[in-house]
Amino acid sequence: MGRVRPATRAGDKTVMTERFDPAQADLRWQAAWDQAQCFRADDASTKPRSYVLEMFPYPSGRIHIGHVRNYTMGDVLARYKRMRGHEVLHPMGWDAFGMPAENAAMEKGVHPGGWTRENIANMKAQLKRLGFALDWSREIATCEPEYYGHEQALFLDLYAHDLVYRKESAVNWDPVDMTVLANEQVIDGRGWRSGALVEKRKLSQWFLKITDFADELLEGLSTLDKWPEKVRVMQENWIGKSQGLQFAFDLSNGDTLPVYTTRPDTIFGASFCAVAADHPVAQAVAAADPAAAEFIALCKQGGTTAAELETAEKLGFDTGITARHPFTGADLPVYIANFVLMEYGTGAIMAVPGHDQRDFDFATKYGLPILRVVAASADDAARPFAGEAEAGDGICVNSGFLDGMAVAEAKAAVIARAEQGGWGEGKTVWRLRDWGVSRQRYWGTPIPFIHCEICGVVPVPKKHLPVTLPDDVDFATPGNPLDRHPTWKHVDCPQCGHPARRETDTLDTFVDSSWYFLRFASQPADAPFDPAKIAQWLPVDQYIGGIEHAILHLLYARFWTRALARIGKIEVQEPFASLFTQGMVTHEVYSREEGGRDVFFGPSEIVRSGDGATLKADGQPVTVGKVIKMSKSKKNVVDPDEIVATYGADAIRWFMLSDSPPERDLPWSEAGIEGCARFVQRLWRLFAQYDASATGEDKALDRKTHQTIAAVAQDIEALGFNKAVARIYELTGATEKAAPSASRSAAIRALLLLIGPMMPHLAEEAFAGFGEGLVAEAAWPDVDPALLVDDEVTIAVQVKGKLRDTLTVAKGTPKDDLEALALASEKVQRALDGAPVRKIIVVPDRLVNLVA
RNA sequence: GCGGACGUGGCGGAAUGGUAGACGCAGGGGACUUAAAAUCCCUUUGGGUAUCCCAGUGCGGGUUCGAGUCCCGCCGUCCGCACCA
Repeated sequence: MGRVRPATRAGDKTVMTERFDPAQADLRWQAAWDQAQCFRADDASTKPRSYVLEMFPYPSGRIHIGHVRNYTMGDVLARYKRMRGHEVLHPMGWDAFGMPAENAAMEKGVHPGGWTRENIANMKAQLKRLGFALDWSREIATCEPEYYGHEQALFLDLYAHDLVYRKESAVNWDPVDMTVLANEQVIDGRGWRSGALVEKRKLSQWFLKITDFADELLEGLSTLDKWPEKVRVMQENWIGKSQGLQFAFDLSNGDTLPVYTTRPDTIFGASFCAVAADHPVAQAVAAADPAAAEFIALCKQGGTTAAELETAEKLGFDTGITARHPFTGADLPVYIANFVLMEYGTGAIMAVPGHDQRDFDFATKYGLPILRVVAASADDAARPFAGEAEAGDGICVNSGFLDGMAVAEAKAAVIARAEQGGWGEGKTVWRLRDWGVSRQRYWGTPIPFIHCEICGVVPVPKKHLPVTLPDDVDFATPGNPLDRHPTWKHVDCPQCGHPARRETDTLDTFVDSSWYFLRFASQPADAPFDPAKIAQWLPVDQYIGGIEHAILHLLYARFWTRALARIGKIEVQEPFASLFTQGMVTHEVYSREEGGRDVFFGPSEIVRSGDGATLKADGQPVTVGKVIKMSKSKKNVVDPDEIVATYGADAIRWFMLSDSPPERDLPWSEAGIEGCARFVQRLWRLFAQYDASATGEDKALDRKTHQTIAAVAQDIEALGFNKAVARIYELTGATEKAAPSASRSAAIRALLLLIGPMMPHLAEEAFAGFGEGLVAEAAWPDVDPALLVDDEVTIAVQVKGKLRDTLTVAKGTPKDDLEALALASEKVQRALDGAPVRKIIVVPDRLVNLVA
């Protein structure tokens, strides 16, 4: 077998060393790809296009292992598509605005911009070190005016089309830090940083009219057949469409009480009304009755966590007011109830205890009537309730003119009556609220408006964009640095020229990530994008990211795309044709209780043995906890840089793809990464045996090779990387065992190309040794369909469904022959034990089942 | 409570209704070596009266010649949402 002489540079042959040295090879090939500009997407290309995108990272400073998994998957797909002759757009950028930069500024006295840009440089180097096939010429950082200036222009466009407005809205205000907090920054009612009690404050805030798109966004979900069902369901629930009847009760005190119900069909079963504690009716009653005021105060004390809500008892206060039933004329008592929410519907309900569990619980507690108005049939009308409400479908009973109607029919009938009578109307209610985008923060996109005492709120003229952030800001005192900047906000009104002041709110960073995938397709200096290029590249063919963005980011991006389409900027309606949400990387947690609290240790501080583990530092045991998502606070993290330094980029990439299905969690293990590194060397040894001049045919190996090529291609297209990996192991084993031949050399060459997208550095190094060009520019190996089918098959022989023997026969052996062969089997005869065969089932090329 | 996903060896997991446990990790045994590393080979679901047989894919039923896979009912784990009227 001819020994091939590998290369230091593409094309140059040198001697293949004993071991593959990732430390040198990784950098060499990364430089070679850069130099050849392999991964630049060509807008002018006539090839079929693929847009592969992973969710861009927040530049925290370090890549974590979750990024490595995410970007490796996208990279394999991008490299594979390129080998299949596609023009691939695979870009990368930075979601670079946000709070951590300001926190760093406050804690370390560094400027958010400097801190962010330094982090970007570090992380970019880390990504390069992993060998990702990215088009860096299209890199975006959202914190640069070249990006956010265009965002301001788009914001003004939406404003011009009435999709942006201002309104008073309650925010979480931290009185110590003098800042607005996001909901997740409020912990047990206190600011996460200051610990101060958070107040609800009314501030004038900017909103985007996402509710205008509620129906579109909901309907659009049905077109996203390449999205996970799970994500579609989550968005559907989030949008929360419900259809029902809104009508008003006449109250005994002369007022009216508007209520909303999705079950107008049960209106004859209403036995009381209930209002929220902060409902105007409740407030009015409380003003005159201290007992009511006390009850309202009690309601507000109640916790709001899921567990508390689940166990919370239904409590009510009888206001003494009654409501007149629109059909029966009955007087229904009006309660203040702790389970009614002011934020939903009208803050008041008609309660139908028989067919709503909450109402049932409440009625049981306060001895209110529980009426049956829906039953399985008319004969069932008097059946008592078995301790719980019946919310299901059925026929209306005890319901006057509705009797005998099905639920759906009755809903329509009641709405029709209400609309005819003018006392109510059919109404669709959405859970989705308009998107509040104001943040009282420095490190974000300035909202391009000016407040003028004469002209009111005036948009910044587009020719004055971008409105850039001032660099000289002070983080020593709490509050919004833009607001207290000495000069920045003072400008003249663009309309009347009088002194005015800039808007000092900045945009929610979710706005930045709502259109970055459009900017990747084209980056004109004078416009956010070129619509023609968007038409070329969008929608993204494969979007990959974490499930944590199932709702907010993915919904906002869908909204923003549809909004731009509605105002005529682009044509595409849905930005992401196919979505994949990858699982997390997990590791067990090591801890020890010290002084009443858990102290955590990282995997590198631990020696693992059998069931237990000890701390390297003192040799004493530590507690081995659950396998959970890697997180800094639990210290169960590994540093990708260290892994790359020890094992090379290809080993960590291979690990990310192996074993676990990509949508599931991947448990990190030291043994696993070592196994991957061993496999890299094992392939290297096999590649070294490549001999282009070998002769002789090995038909079985040829088949295996071609079957593997076809299967791996299918697996990659379906993102089934773990299966592709398993097949590659199989072909590796078969090739190693085979005797030298042309077939064996072909198998080795095919293997090299198959691992090209997964272990690109190893592939390049070996390919150069073969005297060929760059794998990055090579074609995926062809498949000979004739070799995909075996000419010999193994047939299972069952007796009464139990396996008794196997037969190796030529493919396509006729049914009768198979029967005869099966009956001739000694094992089969023994299993039959003389019993007569009643029936024979033959599945050609698969099995024979003898039924005795 | 509602919705969704999942449940297969010691572990991660394969398996168009047709030979369960491919492939990897870990374990056991062996070869090579003065020794180690590296590498290679064998072995590993459980139980038996062991060239063979029985049981076995969370539990209980069912459909089928045949079920990890389909249907019904449970149990458990994880995720999301939630007094949404």
